[in-house]
Amino acid sequence: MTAAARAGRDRTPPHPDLATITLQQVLEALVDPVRRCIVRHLHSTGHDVACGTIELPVSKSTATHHFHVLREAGLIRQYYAGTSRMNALRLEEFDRAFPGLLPALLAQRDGDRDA
Amino acid sequence: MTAAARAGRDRTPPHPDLATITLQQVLEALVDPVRRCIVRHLHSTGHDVACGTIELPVSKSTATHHFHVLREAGLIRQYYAGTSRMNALRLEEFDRAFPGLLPALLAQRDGDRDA
DNA sequence: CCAAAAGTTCGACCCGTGTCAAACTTCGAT
DNA sequence: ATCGAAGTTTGACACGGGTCGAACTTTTGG
Repeated sequence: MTAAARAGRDRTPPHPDLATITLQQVLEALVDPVRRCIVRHLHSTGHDVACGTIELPVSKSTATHHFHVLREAGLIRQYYAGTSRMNALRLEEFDRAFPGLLPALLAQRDGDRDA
Repeated sequence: MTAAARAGRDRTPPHPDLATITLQQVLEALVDPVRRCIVRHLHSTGHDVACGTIELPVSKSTATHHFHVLREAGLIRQYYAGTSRMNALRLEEFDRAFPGLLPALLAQRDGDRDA
């Protein structure tokens, strides 16, 4: 039993109910190229993945920020495995709330050069 | 005689080829609630519509800006009819370039309260 | 027990973009 | 020939959001 478990400490961050997510929130989350990169990576490698294993062109603190935004927008689920924070795409759940949106985006080729 | 008259009086603004539009550009265009409001309005009323006939919570100059962004993102076509600038959704064209994206967005209910 | 690994939190900064008012342009009607 | 309607253009401004470094926390490994 870990110290955290003994202390009742829950390191699992809160996850919003997808019914409470607005389209505005989703678009604000997905408009950032770095965050789309994360979503794409999670989608291509079918399995969950730790934050650090995705190479991003930003610092660690910025990456944390992006994961936070994605989680708040209902796009990913996060949980701890040791010191690593794992990330999973909430694919079916999300598609039930916003049908067709994620497929349409993922199908699109997405050169990360900005506008 | 004005320069425009000498040039043949073409007040029609330039429209980008949809093949040159990036996903980034599209998302940046659609992340703004006012611009989504315009797109929705154009979609619900099947026919073309003048800028002024869409009631928006912004000034005229800001509205001009929004229409400009939508046009540059390949979402609308604009042409003059007298003093009125008409707007048409480039629906089929756009859906060929970004299949399913616009349908997925339009199908979504979109309370314009922000995140 | 100590140190390294993996993220998070906390300011701070800065650039983009949405906003408006004012002046201007173009067209249609009178 | 003039006036009003409809947009555009041009600055200017403000706020948000992406960015970073530094300090901190928690867990694992030696």
